[in-house]
Amino acid sequence: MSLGFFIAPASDVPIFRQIQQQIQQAVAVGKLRVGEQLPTVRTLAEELVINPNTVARAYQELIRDGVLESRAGRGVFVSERRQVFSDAERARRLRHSALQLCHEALLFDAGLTETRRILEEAWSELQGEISRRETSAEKKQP
Amino acid sequence: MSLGFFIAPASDVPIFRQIQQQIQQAVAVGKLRVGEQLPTVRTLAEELVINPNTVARAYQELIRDGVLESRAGRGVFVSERRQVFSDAERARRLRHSALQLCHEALLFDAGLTETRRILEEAWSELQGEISRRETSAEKKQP
Amino acid sequence: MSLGFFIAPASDVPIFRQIQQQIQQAVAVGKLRVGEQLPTVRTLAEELVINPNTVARAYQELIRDGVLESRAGRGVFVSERRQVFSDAERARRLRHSALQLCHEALLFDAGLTETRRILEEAWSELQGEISRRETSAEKKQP
Amino acid sequence: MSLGFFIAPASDVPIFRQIQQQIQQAVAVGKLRVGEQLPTVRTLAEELVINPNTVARAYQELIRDGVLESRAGRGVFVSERRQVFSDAERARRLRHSALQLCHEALLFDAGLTETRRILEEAWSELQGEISRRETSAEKKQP
DNA sequence: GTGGTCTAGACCACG
DNA sequence: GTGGTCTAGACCACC
Repeated sequence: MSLGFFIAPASDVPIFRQIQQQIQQAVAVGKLRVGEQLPTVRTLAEELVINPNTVARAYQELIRDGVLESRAGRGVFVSERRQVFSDAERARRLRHSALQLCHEALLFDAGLTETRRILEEAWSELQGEISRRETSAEKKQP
Repeated sequence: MSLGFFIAPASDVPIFRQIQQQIQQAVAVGKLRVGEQLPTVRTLAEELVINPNTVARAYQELIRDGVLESRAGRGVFVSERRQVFSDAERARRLRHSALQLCHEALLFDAGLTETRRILEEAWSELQGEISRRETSAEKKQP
Repeated sequence: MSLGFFIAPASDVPIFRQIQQQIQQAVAVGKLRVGEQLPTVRTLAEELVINPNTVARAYQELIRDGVLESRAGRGVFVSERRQVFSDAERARRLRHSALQLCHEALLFDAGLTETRRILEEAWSELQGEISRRETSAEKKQP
Repeated sequence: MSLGFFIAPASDVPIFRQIQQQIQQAVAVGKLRVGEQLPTVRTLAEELVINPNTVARAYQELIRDGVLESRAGRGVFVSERRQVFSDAERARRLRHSALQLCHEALLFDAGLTETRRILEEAWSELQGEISRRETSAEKKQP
């Protein structure tokens, strides 16, 4: 099974950080277990159709943070010293993103109803994109 | 009275954009009113302990967006609200902000229902702030 | 091939705006096509013997206007044409340019009839340039 | 009779230069004769509702250029060494302004018909403004 | 006094 | 290699 990573090249968040965050999250919820090996830089780079340097950069940061560890000649693995976001941090960050959207809506004279609709459309769009990618990934390695 | 701007120099978000967002939000919720003068470039730069050019850049962008206007030799003011962007551009920008929220939600394993709830809470919070401000303004000039 | 940009350092018009206008005009008449890459900031700065920041500023403004787009780590390109501004803003800007012409006409004691004639001549000149370019493009890719 | 100067504070051209150009033009076409006295800085500033420094600056530049001369304690007068724009310069500058408008029109997908209409509207607007000012000036000193 | 422009040069982010 | 950000400091334009 694919790890289901996805990247949004047009996002404000740099690609390497998107990857970093998703790996960290996957470790936190147990989708990636302690000691488990990650895809090689080149494999993941090909899967996401991005520059290998970008993947390497994400791994590097996670190694520095103690989430991953590199075993010479064998690859990159989930380290014992993994860390997760606290619930408070999670709530804080989601609230912050929501407020950003609300401010933009205010600026553009959009009401709650319209804003909610736009959110739902963005959500569907994103879900569609993800499932499309998973399908094409399954075709490659069924 | 100070506008209570603050910056986080270590943030991923560039300083000039932090200022820009805070001003835009202050205008959106009515903390800054149409015609009101902003602190001078030099004053705000001193207050935030940053380079005047950085403040100037933030002002510059807001002037281009039609939020502020510069009056030669006198300073920078909140401009009359007018629609600068086309409907397509407006939709593009709102969609972009919504996608940011969706990405954050996906990262934290929040479903659409929870995300929608968070949006609504943020919305109420903002509306509360706005009406509180309007009420206090009516008391001043009834 | 060089794009033939040139600047007049002694002009009242700021350098970055001279560059901006020349690029915008090059795009308008088809001298620069959608998707085409612009000279790098450093290259153009060297060619014009000015500071790279000044070139960057010109690019920056055109990106904000939706004329150019920056692709991270790769360079700056002519972007797909899209309508960024509202009808009101579009009218505002056209009116502004028209007023500039009227002021100049008034200054030189030209009447409306003569001014209109001058406008029509300039228009023909530009159209000629555009169609000449289109013709030569068809020859390349018939 | 008023000299019929007018200024457009919203123009790209600085106010002091607008005044400077109009005086120079008035001298060129004989509306102001050699040896004739100009309004005092304060008078003209009041008439145009602008800062006296701005008028002084315009006079200063014209004195430097030899168009005007200052006679200590008596005022500012049209000098013998006046100069005018050549016909070629006049045509060049009008054509340049017209081209600017055409480029803007191209960018905004406006046709010749629409552009001509916008020019005519701007023209009427300007004429209206001028006659309005003359009327109010006559009221003050009939 | 105000903001606007430009330079020089450093450092960072991204691919 | 690309562009993006920030600083320091100069000079100018305007009121």
